[in-house]
Amino acid sequence: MSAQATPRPGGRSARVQQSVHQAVRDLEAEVGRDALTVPLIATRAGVTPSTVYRRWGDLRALLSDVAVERLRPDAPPADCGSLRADLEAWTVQFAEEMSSTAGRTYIRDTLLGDPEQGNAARCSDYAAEQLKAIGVRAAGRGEAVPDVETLLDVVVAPLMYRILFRPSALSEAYTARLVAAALGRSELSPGA
Amino acid sequence: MSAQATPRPGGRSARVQQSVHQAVRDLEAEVGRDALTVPLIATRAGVTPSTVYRRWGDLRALLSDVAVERLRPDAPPADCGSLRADLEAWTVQFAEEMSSTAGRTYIRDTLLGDPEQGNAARCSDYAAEQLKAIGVRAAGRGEAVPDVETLLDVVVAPLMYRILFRPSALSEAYTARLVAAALGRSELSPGA
DNA sequence: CAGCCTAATGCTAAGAAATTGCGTCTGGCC
DNA sequence: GGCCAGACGCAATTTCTTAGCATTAGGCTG
Repeated sequence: MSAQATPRPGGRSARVQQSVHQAVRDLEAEVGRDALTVPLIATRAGVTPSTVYRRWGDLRALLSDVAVERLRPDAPPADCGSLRADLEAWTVQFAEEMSSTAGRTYIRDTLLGDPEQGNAARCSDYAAEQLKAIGVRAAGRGEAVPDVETLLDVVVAPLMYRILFRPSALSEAYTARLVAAALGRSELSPGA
Repeated sequence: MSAQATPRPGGRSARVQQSVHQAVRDLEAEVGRDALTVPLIATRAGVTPSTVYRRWGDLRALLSDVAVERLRPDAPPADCGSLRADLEAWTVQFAEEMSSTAGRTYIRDTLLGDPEQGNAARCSDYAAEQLKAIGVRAAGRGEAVPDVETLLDVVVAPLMYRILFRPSALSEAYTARLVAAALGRSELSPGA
């Protein structure tokens, strides 16, 4: 249903998908997310509503696909010279992006309209890839590197939990504390 | 909008709310959650659809209210004789309930249709209250007790993150490992 | 390169749901 | 016992959703 592959990469299907996604992004900025409807998006994209319903099923699934695209990192994590500095920089940026109004909306849209959790898993994979890149770079410097699973448990999960369930419990110093906790027990690997 | 207090506890408003909530629960079991619509629920509850729209705004907000009620613990945490045993028992039960298909649906419904995050915060408060009760009991035994904030970060958050974003990454041994990690660093208190 | 064949899209209409305005009634409060 | 604010029922309008059918695009084979 969601995140479907494009069977014909260069064909009309791909153009329709791109056009519809772009229409969602445009209209999100123009009329606001809550005013989005399938007929509105379809008209803007130059397709008929039935096409959208057939391809995505419903509005939630379409928004989930668009949202997860927006959560994709657009650049590799910055190189600040050390594992700790890289992790702190990445965590601060991650927390800022995800806790913003737009970020929270994208996360919730991703989680919703996605019964198979495919988009949610992609969202987590993005973070894992970034952390993995930071780890590889630190290992190249000869530093001891915590497991990606550990970082997801100790840094990403608490951040996400607070963003989704306790929006008032986020502070600036908190992210640094999470990174410190992760580095302090880098030898522990809860694993899967 | 959601989780509104009942202005007239014994009056018609209270009866309508109870009736609508019950209709949601009944129909969820009968026709499935995805088949729920406001007119369907309203008819079953013996009210008109406009009443539901006025009280809850839309279907998502109504489902959010019902879902958070279902996530409320129905009993204090079991007393297994020690902090570690209590925590392990509670964590296992929590993980089982939340990772089930129904549990995940309730969580997602709670997060949705709730722009102010009030219901999501209540959901987190439920877990915090349970953990607090376990801690108070353990303190009564003279045991050293980890901070509730620490438990939320180290135990609850990783579980929730995996349930929502990485449903394949949950295992039985994992919950025990989380509890062990929490007890191993009970002196650390990341706090808020 | 020409023709076929699958699959995706456009179109239309019917059915269902969402939204709003207005009148009525309940129930708390003087 | 009467007043008043809030909540509800009713009904009409608008919008969304879904299904059937015709058409077209584009890949594929010969």
